[in-house]
Amino acid sequence: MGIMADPKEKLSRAAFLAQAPIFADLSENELSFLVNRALSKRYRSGELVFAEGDPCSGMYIVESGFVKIFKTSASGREQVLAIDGPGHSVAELPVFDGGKYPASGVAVQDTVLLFVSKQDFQALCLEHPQVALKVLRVVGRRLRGLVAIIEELSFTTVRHRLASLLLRLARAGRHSPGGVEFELAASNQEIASQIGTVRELVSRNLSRLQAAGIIRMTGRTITVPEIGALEAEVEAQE
Amino acid sequence: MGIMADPKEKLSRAAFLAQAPIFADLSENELSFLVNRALSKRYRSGELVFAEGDPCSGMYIVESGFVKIFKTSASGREQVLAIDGPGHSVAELPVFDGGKYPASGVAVQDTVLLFVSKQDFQALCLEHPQVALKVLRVVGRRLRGLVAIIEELSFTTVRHRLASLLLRLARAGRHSPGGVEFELAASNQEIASQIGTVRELVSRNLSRLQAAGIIRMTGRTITVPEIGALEAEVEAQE
DNA sequence: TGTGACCCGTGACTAAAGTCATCGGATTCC
DNA sequence: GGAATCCGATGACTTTAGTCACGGGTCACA
Repeated sequence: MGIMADPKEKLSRAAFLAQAPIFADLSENELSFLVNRALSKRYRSGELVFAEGDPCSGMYIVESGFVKIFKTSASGREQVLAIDGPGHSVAELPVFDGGKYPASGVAVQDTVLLFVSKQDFQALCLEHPQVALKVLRVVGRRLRGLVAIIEELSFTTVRHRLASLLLRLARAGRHSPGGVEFELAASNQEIASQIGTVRELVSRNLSRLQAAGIIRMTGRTITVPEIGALEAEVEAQE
Repeated sequence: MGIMADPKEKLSRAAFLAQAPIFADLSENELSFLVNRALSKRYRSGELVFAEGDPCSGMYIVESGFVKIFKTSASGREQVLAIDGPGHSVAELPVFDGGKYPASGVAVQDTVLLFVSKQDFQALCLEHPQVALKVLRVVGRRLRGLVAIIEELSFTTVRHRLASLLLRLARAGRHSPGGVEFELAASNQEIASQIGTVRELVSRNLSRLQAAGIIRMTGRTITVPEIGALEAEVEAQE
């Protein structure tokens, strides 16, 4: 997806925006208002999009790729807050309360983002109140996500959180003779920062789950012979 | 604050709403639109306002008293997400995304809440886009609060979280010959659910902080001889 | 004045989380 | 073909968190 000719690019972008949850069912000219102002920006895998504490200049919409939102501790530990893919908006909130970014954002793959400035976005919301309601809906989901993280951190063990992550991955996995199967795309380090722990504990708990017969690992391929067993593991006192 | 005569009550309520962050600088008739539709409801201390999982019928604004928003685990542990006082809105978000309440709300003292139904509030936002932006600003603060909780849970120890809570209380405390002084209004149980642990650990860590000379306890009165020491304790690797 | 209902504090213990160090396999880059 | 690098696994250990059981204080109410 290189740099395309202008008119063609605009057309495809309008079509893209039209299906982003935050801009769904905007009219033609509302969309073109946006397209004319949005800046497309490419990021390489691992590149920082914004850093915690930066003043917030606008919001982003993921066109392709993924953005990981995370906090870093003084000792270097990371805690992932969200990973947003195509169609999702990123950093909608700091746009409105005028504060700094509360966390950092980094591209997880090669990623293309549309940037909408604070001013343009606020203007859009004022002119089209429907957009503001959409934003609120999207933000609602984000808030639920954060509450879910708090719940897991406060109430459950590393093992439980890992099982829960595996279950989510398994549900998106492929069926095979031995059961449901999927690749662990992320490193243990990465997984650790998603579930709020350190890489060693991810490794150990993967082994424990394997020893318990709940999963099987061959390299980075995980097989879940019986989803029911994994579900039970997750369900067990949470 | 009993049940007042209608006109007088409406007047004072309009004045009250006018200074709530979420409704600041609405016009006269926008306010009266609200006042005519808002329902005032009283809750005794400890009374449930809404429960996690309930379908969301509207939002609340705290007129007096406090509402605690919290999650409960299967094993009975609680995790406090927020405590909202006069002027604050409660449950703004589920109004927009149509989902259930993600957590429960309970009155912490005798409390008066104004209830605004989902329909009325959405209508207000559509007619007065400024209100929607205000809501977004308020929601932004809420999000920052949740992120801060995640950060503390993921990166810090019980001792640190307790020290951090004490520091916040101390800053609102009174000066006295022996240093800054304040009452621990909440029980250890209550404190535990605010910082994500159990009552025994609160008790033990209070003792530890006292042993370290950072605080002094006489009954439920805490004296901080030197705020600097408490700040240092909080600052120490977070 | 007894008797619950709470709440605090603590000792003794178990379990979970985290740290440190080490080994080995895989990949990449001269 | 090394050398460097990255990543995973794991043993040994320390620290922190959490559980259980109990004793003792306060308060309110019969």
